[in-house]
Amino acid sequence: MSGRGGRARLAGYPLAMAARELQERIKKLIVDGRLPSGAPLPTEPALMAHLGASRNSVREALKALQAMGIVEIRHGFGTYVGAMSLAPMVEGLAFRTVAGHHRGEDSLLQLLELREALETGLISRLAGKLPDRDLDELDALVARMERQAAHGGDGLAETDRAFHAALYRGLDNALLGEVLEAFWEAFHTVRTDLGGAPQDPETTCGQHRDILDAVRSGDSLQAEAAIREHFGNIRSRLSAPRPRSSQERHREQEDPRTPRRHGEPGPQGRHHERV
Amino acid sequence: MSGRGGRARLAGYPLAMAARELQERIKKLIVDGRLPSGAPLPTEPALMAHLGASRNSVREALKALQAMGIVEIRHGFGTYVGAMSLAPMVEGLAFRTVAGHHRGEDSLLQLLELREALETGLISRLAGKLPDRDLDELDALVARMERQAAHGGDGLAETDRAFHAALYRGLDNALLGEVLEAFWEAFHTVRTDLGGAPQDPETTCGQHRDILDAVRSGDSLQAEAAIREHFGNIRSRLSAPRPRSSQERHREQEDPRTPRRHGEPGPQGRHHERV
DNA sequence: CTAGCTCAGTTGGTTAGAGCAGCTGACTCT
DNA sequence: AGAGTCAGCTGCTCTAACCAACTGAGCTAG
Repeated sequence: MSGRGGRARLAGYPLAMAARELQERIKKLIVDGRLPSGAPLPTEPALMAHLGASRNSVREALKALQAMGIVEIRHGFGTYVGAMSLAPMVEGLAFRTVAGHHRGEDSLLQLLELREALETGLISRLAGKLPDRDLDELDALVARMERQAAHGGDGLAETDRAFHAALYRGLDNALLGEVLEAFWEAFHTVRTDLGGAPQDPETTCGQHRDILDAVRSGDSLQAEAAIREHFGNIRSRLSAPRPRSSQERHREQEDPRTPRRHGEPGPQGRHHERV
Repeated sequence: MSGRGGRARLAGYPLAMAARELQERIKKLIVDGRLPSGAPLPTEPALMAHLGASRNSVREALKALQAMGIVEIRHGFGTYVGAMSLAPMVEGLAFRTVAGHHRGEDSLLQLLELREALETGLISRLAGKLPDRDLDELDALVARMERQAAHGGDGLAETDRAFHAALYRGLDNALLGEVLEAFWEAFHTVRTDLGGAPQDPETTCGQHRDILDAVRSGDSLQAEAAIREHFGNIRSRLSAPRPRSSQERHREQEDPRTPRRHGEPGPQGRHHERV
């Protein structure tokens, strides 16, 4: 008589306490309490009592919230309000892009175009409006980049990211900066995972300097052109080493929106199950 | 002697089988199998056998993947590769914005600025390049919008969203379209949740028509101006009913990165726990 | 013979209790 | 006083049962 699965509850709650609802209630806890990032959440037993759900359900809800970055869990320490960074978005985007790429889509190129659209749209409103302090920082970053390029290219990617991050800091919009960095990171992650050809360090350095010069001079058209040139460079290196022809996409479809049930494997069905 | 917690495993696997690793392995299953959206995944028992983990752990991993949109779970039916839509991003972004707003940040305004930056950056490359078919569709949408505005405004938001979606369809980049829609939805969700003043239907319709006219005429500068005007309108309605001054942000910090442990409540600690 | 219903069997959802593992702070021994 | 130990929190994993949603085969009524 161990796990009997009965429902001794506080009465008054619907018995079908969907997991979805648990998530919402925990989120409500955070919003209503105006809890800032890092604030402690109730322990699992406390949440069980408060939400009237079992340990397992509470944990599944927390796991989902953790995956969304809303909650942070530390083993042996406690549960806390998450940093709400866009890291989960990066992960989701990266996976989506990798999966799409492996299925023959040009998902990585689309991601690059997304970045290009955003940055070209933003650079014009920066031209000539950056304080000297930021310009000096960008100068230093380009210098470091050139130094790293000469010495084998170690840490070049990190400097590249720092450059783009510093560039758009002047917009005074934290969300904007985070989204840009998220897209950068997703792109970078996927490209390295896929073993794509890295950029030519020298060319890249030059383009970064061009961007900086244009922004400093205040010529917004030239700045936009410089950004576009930079992305064009990356794009060319991206589309070059692609073996599969672009016509061979969209295979293995077979009415994907009405999937068959388990136990009735389709053409490609359940061939993992046993492995 | 019911739950003994022993570890009868296939031997060869590390015993510390972190939940994180389970997620990675399931993701690998999808990528390596080149499974398209909607393809069936192994059942929970099958995953238990394949991954050598308990039902509970498998389910927690699946829950996390579900939260990221990588996996779709249907009660009584099976588990499938998710649509990889950006819906989870919408949810995360919306929550982040709501939470920020309740803490006194201008997060909603930042979200609006993000949309504005993206759309202004994109509209110029659309001007004069949309096929007649798309222009006709946009015409129809504006007409419907005007009709809805006259009849109380039911369904106006949906038409608004359709307009923006149709506008950027010509870019031939599915990701871009989805991101734009995701931002639109996050913004709309938060604004309605927060009970912000809705826009004036008449003005909004006029602005949409201005945008369409500018795009049709091919005048990219005018198109950009029209978009900016549109967002300016929304922005003004947003910042109007805000009681708190913008200087009073960044309170209640108190070193949020080294949170105290449970049982030692800080200034605002664990006041949910008992409720 | 067909339309509809019922029921067995599949799938995921939830609960329960026990033991495992990481971390901290107080207590104890040197 | 300093260092090691241990009790006690915390979250993590496992097992085992039952609950609920859904499908499809088979039966029944028309």
